[in-house]
Amino acid sequence: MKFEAVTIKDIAKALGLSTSTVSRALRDSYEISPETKKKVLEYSEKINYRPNPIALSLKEKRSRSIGIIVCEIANSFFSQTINGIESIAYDMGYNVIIAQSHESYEREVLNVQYLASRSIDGLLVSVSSETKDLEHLRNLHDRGFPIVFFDRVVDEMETHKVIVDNFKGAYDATMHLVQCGYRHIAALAGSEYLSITKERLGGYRKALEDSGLTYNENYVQHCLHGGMLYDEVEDSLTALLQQPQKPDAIMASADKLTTNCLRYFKKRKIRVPDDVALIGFSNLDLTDLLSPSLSVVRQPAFEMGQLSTELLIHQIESKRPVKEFEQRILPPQLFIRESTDRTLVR
Amino acid sequence: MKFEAVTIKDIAKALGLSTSTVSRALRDSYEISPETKKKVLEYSEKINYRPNPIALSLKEKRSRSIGIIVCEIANSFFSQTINGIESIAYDMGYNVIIAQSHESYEREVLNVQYLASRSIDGLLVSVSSETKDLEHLRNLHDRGFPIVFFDRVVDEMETHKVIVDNFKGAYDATMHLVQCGYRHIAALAGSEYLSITKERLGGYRKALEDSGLTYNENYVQHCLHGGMLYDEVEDSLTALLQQPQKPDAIMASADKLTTNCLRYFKKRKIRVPDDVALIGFSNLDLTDLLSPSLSVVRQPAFEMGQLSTELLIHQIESKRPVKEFEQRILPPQLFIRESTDRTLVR
DNA sequence: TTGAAAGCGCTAACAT
DNA sequence: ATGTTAGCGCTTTCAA
Repeated sequence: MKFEAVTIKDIAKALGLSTSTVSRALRDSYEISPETKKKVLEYSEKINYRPNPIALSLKEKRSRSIGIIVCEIANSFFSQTINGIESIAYDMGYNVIIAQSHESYEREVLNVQYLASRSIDGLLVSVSSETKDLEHLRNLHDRGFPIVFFDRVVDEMETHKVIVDNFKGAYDATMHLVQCGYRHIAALAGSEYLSITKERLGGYRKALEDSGLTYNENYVQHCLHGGMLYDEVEDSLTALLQQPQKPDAIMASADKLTTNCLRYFKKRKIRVPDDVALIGFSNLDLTDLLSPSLSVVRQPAFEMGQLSTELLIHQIESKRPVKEFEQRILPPQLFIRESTDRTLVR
Repeated sequence: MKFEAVTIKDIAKALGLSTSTVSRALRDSYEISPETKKKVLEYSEKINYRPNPIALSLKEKRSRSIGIIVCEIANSFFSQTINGIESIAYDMGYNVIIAQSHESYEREVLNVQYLASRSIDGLLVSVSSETKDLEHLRNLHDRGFPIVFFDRVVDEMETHKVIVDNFKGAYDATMHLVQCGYRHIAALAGSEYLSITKERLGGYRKALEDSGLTYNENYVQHCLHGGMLYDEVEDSLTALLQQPQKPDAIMASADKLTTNCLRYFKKRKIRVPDDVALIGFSNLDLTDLLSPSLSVVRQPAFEMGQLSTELLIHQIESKRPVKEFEQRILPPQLFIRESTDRTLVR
């Protein structure tokens, strides 16, 4: 069952005018007489005429929609980012089409192809954990297709990028642990391929060095799926806790890593922070209600979404090829709670 | 900067054929000779030709995209539902365009109009807390536009609907409280306008009656924004706790209501379940990590999304007007944890 | 087996 | 001030 909408032709026929006159009247062209305009406007109001955006798209060779690719929308950071993206996109008259990679490289490639073939005008991307090869994106980018990376960016491509200061976030978190007296600080990190992982581990390492603590490779564990699967977190933590010198604190570098850590500790009846302290990157707005409440590094997700979208739409609407790309770095925020600070525990 | 794609015309020119021959060759028409087909296929493969979906849409008068309107994607129930929706939609070759009402009637109306004017083929709707007037939807529906309601449905419109058995969910939750020995059970509910609110309160009331407890109007509080605003939850709980006979248990009927309840209790140092027990509807996958861990009624969100989408696309693709509408009711699931069961508390 | 032409809804250059 | 026409990319009669 198709849904037949009113067209400009219907209006023209009804009023005994040509379609171009109607078209011009609707766009308030100076060439059209006030009376005709009035007639047209009133009639199209009456029959609730809406221009067909598909016809417009075909004509203008643009769809006024942008694509988003993220690993998972059921992740606070990304759902907040998407809120930011939508707030700007809708203001600027763009639709947003969301696709999820579920941390799979293959699904990311399929989604990119799918979206690109659905004539979107630009793409906002946060790559999957598995992504090493960037051909699927570079291909588009080389042909002048607007792409903006956010959060999980890639060095190999010259485009706009919006990230948080991951180095600082991890540095501050680790420093906080040091200041609380922890000396054997391990890191639970996401996929090695991701920019955010490298940056966060960089901050972690620097904080240790600045504190006169030795960086120990065995204290760093990676989870390819960023903690999405409980099992990978379990394996990593088990490995960490089997070290000759057990860690007394953990810095987890992603949302799901952090919460799955807590789940692991709870299962094993490992007390936090008494047996081991925990701080992690997280944008959950329930971290204060967890048991224990979680110390976290929080990213300005909404703002990141807004900023990325502004950059993208700006590029889409630019008259000539954009050659100068910006990298915007936003500040993370540290929240100290019970999971690292004994004095806060009830 | 526009992104110029390859068209059928380019192929035709390059191979010295007409566009119609190319078109037919690409769709493997029986009229085209094997050699021509081969040539066309190979060349279009080589230059990476993709048909322009906008041109197709204009021709076919359908866009192969569907719209979703929910209050908030940063809500576990809805993000899980959207996952279900997308999984089916993508399989069936449809794009999904998401819009959020943020529980505002006005934004819901604007979004419906926006989406409808963007030539989507159908709409999946879960109405906002504020929605009483349905003109914006009825208008479309009357003109034969496919709409499927899920979760928050409306009686006044004859369409496909997918819901959970809210009555049973609330009944079971309340019964569980009774069995745990609570006798003064209050209900914290969402907007009075919502179907889910009425159904859940119905189950609550019936459970009380079946247990020989009296239903007390003063034990029921409504939050217009479904707990999205902490303040409304605070006001409602304060009112409940000021009753002559303080409630000893609370049944919260929505995700944010439940977690904001917990936040309130935590702030006021009210012990759960010792001072007051708490059970609520929630699809968070962290309820086991909260303090105390939360007893919840969980909805099969993913399945609801899948089912709604199947019904919608089925209606979209149906050759003749659909007159028979289905109402699918899925079972909720009860999870008992510390917030209602003292024996589970460590 | 292939090509020419019309049409989907709309706009804009080109008449009148 | 209004109408005619062509064209955006594609499919599909109709002709050859």
